[in-house]
Amino acid sequence: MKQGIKQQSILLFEKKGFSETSIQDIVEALGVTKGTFYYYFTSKEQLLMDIHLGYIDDLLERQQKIQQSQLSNRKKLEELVALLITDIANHGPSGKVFFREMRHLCEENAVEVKAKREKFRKNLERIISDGIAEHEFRQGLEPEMIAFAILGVTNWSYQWFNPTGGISADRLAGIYSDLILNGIV
Amino acid sequence: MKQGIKQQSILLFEKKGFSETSIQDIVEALGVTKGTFYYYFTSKEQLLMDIHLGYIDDLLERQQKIQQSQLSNRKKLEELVALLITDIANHGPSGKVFFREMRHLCEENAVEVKAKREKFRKNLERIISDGIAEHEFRQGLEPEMIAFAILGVTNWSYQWFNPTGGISADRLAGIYSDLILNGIV
DNA sequence: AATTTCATACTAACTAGTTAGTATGTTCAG
DNA sequence: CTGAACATACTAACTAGTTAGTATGAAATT
Repeated sequence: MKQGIKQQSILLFEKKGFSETSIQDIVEALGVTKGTFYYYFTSKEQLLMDIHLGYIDDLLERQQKIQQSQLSNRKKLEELVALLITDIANHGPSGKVFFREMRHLCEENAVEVKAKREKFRKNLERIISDGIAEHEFRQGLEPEMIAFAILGVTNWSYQWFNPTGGISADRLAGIYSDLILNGIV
Repeated sequence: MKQGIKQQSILLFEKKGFSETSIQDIVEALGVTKGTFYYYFTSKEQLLMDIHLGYIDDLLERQQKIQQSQLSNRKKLEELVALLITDIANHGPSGKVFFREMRHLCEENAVEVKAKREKFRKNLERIISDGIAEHEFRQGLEPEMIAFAILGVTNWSYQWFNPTGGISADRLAGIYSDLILNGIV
């Protein structure tokens, strides 16, 4: 039942937003009562934290596998872009909640999640700066700004990309990797 | 007073979110009462719509000026990126509200705003496809996907870019234009 | 085998507080 | 003296969270 509440909440939070979804809404969708909710979660915010950690911890773990591989920095970057894009197909609603509802976490939890987000970003930045040092990428780039740009491209996809639509996740990842590596000129 | 309410609302919506900001909060920050608010606005949602239109209409207008110029497509693209990035410095709070709180618009208003957002995106797409046709950009690109990518890079900046921080809006715009045009390899 | 004990997984009813919106009244400039 | 620009006081609906209690089944004891 705990997983059921969590899954249902993700769907409702995605559709209506965190504040606009009452605990009543969640439990009614499952045919249980509020007591059930508070049997498994101590607060609405703890549930949100649970969703956040489930998302970012999984991403960090998969990022680490790429980082520890023996691939070139260029290939690592491509893999990372593919990881982020294909994740939309697999955990789209989770991701949307993650990107939109962080402000509803309490200070303490927000700090923890922010730290993990930054860790992910710094790991990406590392691939860029390593790639520059090893002459896989151009000299003179600003790794931090490039990392932000890449995250912008991929994370923004959550706003519009529909994996069941005209283009597949793999193909989109390819297009994005090509753009980041080669530009449009 | 109407403008004052709007400006104050933007600041509060940015900091706390739309649902978390009560009309009481808004009027108290201005030292007036709820009667004043409902004299100028018929509902909280209408105020949000007002903020949305103020933002997107301004952007569309400035985009049109770029589009109607005699610049090359490459230069138009650079100007557009600069427009979006420098806008953060000038209308940051407005933009954040625009990107985050659209789901609180009623169906009818959401459709109107969405149409204008798409118009902006289609205009950008047009620059890309014109540039390809005129051999300023590479052949074989997917203009729609490139447009989404560019919007991702620029719009994501709202999440992290602090214009008073270590890097200026102009410089960031330059870095982004360079990345989009030339890639990192 | 029968019975007591105890934990799990809930429910129904409640509290205490907040919210958007409204109805009506007041002030004051032209 | 009229209407624009407010203020006051209110309501109906909704909210997160609490509490006391219960059905069920499994384990322990007799």
